[in-house]
Amino acid sequence: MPKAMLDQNQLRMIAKLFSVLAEPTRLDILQHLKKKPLSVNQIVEVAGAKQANVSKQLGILHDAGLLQRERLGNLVYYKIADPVIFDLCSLVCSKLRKDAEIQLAAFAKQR
Amino acid sequence: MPKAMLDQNQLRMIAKLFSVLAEPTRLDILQHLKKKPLSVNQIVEVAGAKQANVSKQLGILHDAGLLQRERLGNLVYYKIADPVIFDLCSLVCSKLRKDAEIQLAAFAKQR
DNA sequence: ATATAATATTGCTGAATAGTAATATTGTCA
DNA sequence: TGACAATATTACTATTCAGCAATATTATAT
Repeated sequence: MPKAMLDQNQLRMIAKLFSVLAEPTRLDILQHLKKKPLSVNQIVEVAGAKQANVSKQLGILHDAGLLQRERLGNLVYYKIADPVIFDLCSLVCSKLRKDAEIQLAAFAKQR
Repeated sequence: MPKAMLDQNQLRMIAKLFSVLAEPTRLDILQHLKKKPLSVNQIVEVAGAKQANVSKQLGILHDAGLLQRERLGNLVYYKIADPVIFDLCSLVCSKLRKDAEIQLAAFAKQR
């Protein structure tokens, strides 16, 4: 655990990683890949986005090191490279859920 | 723990939260607020950014529910509203550190 | 009241980027 | 070889937004 402050370079890297996770389409792709690897076409079908866009976002996720690519004949399969992203999303999800509960409780009390 | 898929709305909310964390200046502000609450001017001094920009970024962090605001006389103090963001940053940091170690090991072996 | 300090807001510019249509690339099969 | 399917790339548009200078607001103090 680092107690020291992060420098500008480290902050930029962290921000970059967060920014890759800051797009609904990419998050959707990630959650579909959580179960098992999928080909581009399969992702296009489940993610409800155009092929060009899916390919582009897969490239971004791959460049960020979040996805692994494997070519099998005519198909290209993508899979999660580092499951830590699910921990990240879990944290965010529980935070949002907790916030929503607080909102709800406040609203209920007020009536 | 939710096993169900997240819908478009939930994905948008998660992406929004990540996007707030996807800027080096905001991350820098957060890490400075980790120790104790600070006034805007104090943040301007430590964060090395213009006053207008700091104020703007503080507003964004506050609107996202990550910071609490308290006015004390002439000064406005900001403090962390939900420490979960540090868990998030810790996760990202250890991932990046791990990746860097792997890179280093690969490079060392290659020589 | 008026001056001054702290903070917020406004209007702007430049850079980044999601999504798209069209096209290019890569691999398979006949 | 040529046709076809899967994937990637290109060129473009529209949107978003960080950072800035200037100005507005809010509170203190004299």
